[in-house]
Amino acid sequence: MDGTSVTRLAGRRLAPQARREQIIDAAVCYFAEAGLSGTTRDLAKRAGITQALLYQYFASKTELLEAAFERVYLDRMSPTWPPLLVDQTLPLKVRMLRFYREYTTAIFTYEWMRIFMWAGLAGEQLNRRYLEHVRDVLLTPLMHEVGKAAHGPRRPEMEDLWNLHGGIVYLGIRRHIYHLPTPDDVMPVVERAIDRFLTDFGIVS
Amino acid sequence: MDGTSVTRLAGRRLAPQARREQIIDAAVCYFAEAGLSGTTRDLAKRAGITQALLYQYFASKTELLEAAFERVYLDRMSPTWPPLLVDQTLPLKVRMLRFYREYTTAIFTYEWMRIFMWAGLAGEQLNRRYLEHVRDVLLTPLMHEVGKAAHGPRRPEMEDLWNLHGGIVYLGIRRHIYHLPTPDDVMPVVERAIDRFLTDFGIVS
DNA sequence: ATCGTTATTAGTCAAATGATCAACGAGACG
DNA sequence: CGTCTCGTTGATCATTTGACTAATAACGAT
Repeated sequence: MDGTSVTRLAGRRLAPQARREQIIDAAVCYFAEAGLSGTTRDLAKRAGITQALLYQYFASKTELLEAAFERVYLDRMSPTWPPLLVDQTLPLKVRMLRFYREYTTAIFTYEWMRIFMWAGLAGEQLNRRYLEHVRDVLLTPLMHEVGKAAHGPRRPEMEDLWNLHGGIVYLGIRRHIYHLPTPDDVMPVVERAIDRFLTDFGIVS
Repeated sequence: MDGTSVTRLAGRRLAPQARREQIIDAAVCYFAEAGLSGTTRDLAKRAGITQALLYQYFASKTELLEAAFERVYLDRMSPTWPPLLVDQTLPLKVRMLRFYREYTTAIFTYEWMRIFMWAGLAGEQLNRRYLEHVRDVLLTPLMHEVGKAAHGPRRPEMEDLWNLHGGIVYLGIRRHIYHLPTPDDVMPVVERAIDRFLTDFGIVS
């Protein structure tokens, strides 16, 4: 159960910055499992430190949670994705495949999936902002790209993009939240979903 | 905020069965919002009764939660769906459209969506069993129906069905968990998703 | 090795929370 | 109107939980 790193870091006197990092790591792991209403005592126990020490580094549980959020959310949205999606030198399907490979790799983790869902249920505004960002910076440009490449009268609407996106994200939900078996490699499923999507708008792959 | 029925039922002496029903209703509503770690005191306050009264009808908070689960899960899975999906007298698209209209009507509620997700995160086995039921009784037969109707070499796999299903369910997640705007009527989106799905397997609609 | 700094801990407090119980009072019945 | 039944309540207990503080001890500097 205890990671070796935890065992090594526990008890020992540590440089403040290192200790702070260790606490945040443990918090991410713990709150992902127990939810945002998890207790500071259980978190401390898992981190191999005393509960009081948490308050040496964070003024309140809320502040600790925010640090955990930042750790989980940060760098999970690559700045290379928007330019990739509109890169006219690559076929649209290749762009989408490459994007969703990186995207699922980034977010299909136990920690991200569960903390994101806990936070969503708790009404955290961070989630809304994150998804609005996904919509504005990723899905909307992608919709325009699909529209440009489309042969025939039909043009994709925003909801069609959400449908594609949701079908893919649901894989992570099944795996990390419902603990149901899912393919080890999601890309074949994702590729077929993208194929269906593009084919339907008259885009040959 | 307070429903009139709550106001009328509060305080007054009530028949045990009626009171029990009222408590379960309030519990479903409350736990959907606050999560399974919501407090009995807040629940009692919302129900307009005292916290002690809860324990007149339920031996423990766990028992109360189970009653709320039962209320939410029960009758949300219609026995007419399995026969509908294999009804050879109807075109496959009509069956799927009719099924997903009823299915989304049944589960796209604030209470169901959120309690289901809270329970999933909390590790409740009920969710796994529910989704395994969905897989075995709805999606697997549907996969065979699509396979039978498919023209061309490609046959749908289980993951293709999950992808379709997930894309649709994600609408409810966006609406009730992330509180993002969604279409009032989901059926147009659902129909386009089903069209994409069937078209890709060579099934004309 | 000794000292001084400070990371760390044991102990504690107040509020919150699940659970219990004696006492109250609304409603049915004669 | 009087009385009995039982649904309901206020008070209370034991435990949990976020937060605080004084005492301890680990590590670097000399």
